[in-house]
Amino acid sequence: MARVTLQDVANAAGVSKMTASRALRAHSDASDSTKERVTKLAEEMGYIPNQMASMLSSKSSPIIPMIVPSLSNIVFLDIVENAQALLHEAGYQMMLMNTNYSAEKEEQAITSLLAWSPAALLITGVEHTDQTRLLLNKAPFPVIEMMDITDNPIDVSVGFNHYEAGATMGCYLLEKGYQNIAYCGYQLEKDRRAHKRYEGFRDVLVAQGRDEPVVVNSNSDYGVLSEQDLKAITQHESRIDCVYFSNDDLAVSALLMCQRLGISVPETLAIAGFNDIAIGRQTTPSLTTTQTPRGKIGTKAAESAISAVRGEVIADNVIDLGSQLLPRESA
Amino acid sequence: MARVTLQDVANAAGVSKMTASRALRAHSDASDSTKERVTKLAEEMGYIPNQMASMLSSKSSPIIPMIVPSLSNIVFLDIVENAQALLHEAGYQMMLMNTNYSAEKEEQAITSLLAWSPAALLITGVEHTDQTRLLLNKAPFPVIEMMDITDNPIDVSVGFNHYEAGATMGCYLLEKGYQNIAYCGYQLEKDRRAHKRYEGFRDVLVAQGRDEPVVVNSNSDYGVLSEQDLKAITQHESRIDCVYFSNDDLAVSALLMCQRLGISVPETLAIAGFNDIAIGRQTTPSLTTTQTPRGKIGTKAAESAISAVRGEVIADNVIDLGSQLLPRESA
DNA sequence: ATCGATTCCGTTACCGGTAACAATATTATT
DNA sequence: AATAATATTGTTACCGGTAACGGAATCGAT
Repeated sequence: MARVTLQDVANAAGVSKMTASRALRAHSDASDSTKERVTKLAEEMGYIPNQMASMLSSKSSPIIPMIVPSLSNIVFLDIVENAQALLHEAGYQMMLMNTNYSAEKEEQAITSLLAWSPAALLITGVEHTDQTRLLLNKAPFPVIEMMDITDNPIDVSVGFNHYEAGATMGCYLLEKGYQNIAYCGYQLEKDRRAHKRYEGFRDVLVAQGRDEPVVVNSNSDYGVLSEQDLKAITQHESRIDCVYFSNDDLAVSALLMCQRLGISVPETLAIAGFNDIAIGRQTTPSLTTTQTPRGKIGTKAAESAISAVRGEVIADNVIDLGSQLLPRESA
Repeated sequence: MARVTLQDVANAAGVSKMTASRALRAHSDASDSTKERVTKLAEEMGYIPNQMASMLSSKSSPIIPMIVPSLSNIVFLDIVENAQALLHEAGYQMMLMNTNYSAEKEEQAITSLLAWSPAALLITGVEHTDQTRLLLNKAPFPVIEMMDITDNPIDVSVGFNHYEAGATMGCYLLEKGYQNIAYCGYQLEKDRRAHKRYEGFRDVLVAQGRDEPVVVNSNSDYGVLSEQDLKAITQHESRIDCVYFSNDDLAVSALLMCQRLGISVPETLAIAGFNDIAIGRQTTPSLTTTQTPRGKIGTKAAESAISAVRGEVIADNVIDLGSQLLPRESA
């Protein structure tokens, strides 16, 4: 039982293939009566258009891939979810690709992606290998860079300033009077944005005459601090009294571990995180962190992509959605 | 600057389009020398095959969509991540669709999906609308149902028995001596699997002569319990001394809220969850929960899909990966 | 009634690959 | 050397839609 094709529907309706095509796409030329008749018939016959044929012929596809560095991280989920909803509504189909924070995989993803003639591309971050940048610059579709911002986006970048976010937290923690603030993250060598936050943070400390902060790079699974990591902090010779974590998952994990080990937070060790995930609001003490506009990034990115595909002029190609320090109890 | 096509490469190599096609696909016929020459040229010329043309012509696509009911939930992430990795490695492209626990959206997703001639389909759950079931049964590709199991899968189901998981937890909590155990979930009317767990749980209680448990359906955002919800539990006339939550996010949220409100867990109120998310191991008290094989479900589902696509005979079309009660401190 | 503008529909050609079969080159066999 | 068998390449047709253009029908205005 071969699939019902457009020709079948056209035959049944007594019109040409082309007319049927126009009718189904609600094309302007095609009388209302024909539209109605063909549409009804198509439904009755169980006609399912063939995307491949359509794409091949029209030389355009409704595919918008999204490249994220991680899926373990709720942060990206929020972006995915919000972007997905909008894209789908506008008739686009998202294709999710995961790079695991590997530049090489990013390049691979983009290469394989080109075969799909995507309508646009949503990609995380603004730093790419030269080869990747080359590919993207000459790509025949709009490229939206998410999460971070840069003065020199490929097409559009939607995010916020990580250096600034790190610096703001640095100022806050200094102001609170902590003497020796460490930075702790996960895959810091790969996560460029976490590194930028570190830089902002560090520069503020150094500007105030402090030493460069101790950096602890957690090597456990994503989002879980190992006891070893915590020990590295609490037993550090420089007597650390505050830790700025590169994300809330780690921070919450640290907070809970301190609780269990009887280390009082923030008295003995103050803790600050980044992202403002839901659970951080519920811990005791609640988590001092930076709220990031990730849901909005997803939405804005999708909107930008859609309007760029439609050829609308992009007024602003650097969309800074800002971030906000949320002082709470843990620091 | 039009895209380089297969014909261009063929011309450059002095062979026919067909030979070039064969060479690039590492087809058995095509001499080694030709393969090498064509491949090299293709690379030099920046040839990118056109998926649409390829799919249209070969009447097959490397697309494997995955339908999940939610993306806010880490649980599905684990599945997505694991499945994604495997599928990608095998040369397939995952397309993620989110139904927000709506049967209607599921149906829509499937309909729109058919236009892509997918190679296989990974779908969450074993319950579908009649229309959906009809579509899937006559679909010309293998359908893998995930998370839950059923005696009567469309093609293959990979998951575990939720009724049993609920019952097991019920037994455990009874054994621990709790007198009045409530059930608390999120979107219980839509989440069939959470409901099945409830049924297993309830049946055990009732079989032991208890009343049907109090059910609290949280109406806050996913994963966060509202104070109202907790009040509904603690101030319930029937003096609830234990709550079985439909997932760990809620359970952890409840646990932290209790901590803040000075309600001692498990003495005053015992708490049990479901899924075994990382944070539940770190709270004090640590969370009693049920470990679910979600990563493995993703892997197995992908494996099943791949082998089914390859036409391999499926030995077992109901893959029960089980679940395991993890007694910890909170109950 | 005539004419131009509009509306609607059909014809033709193609998108860029691949399947199926035919043809040719190469090698092995007697 | 002749022939069969095998390896390699080419030819043709087609996948199922859509763009572009042209023609016929309808309509209002002069």
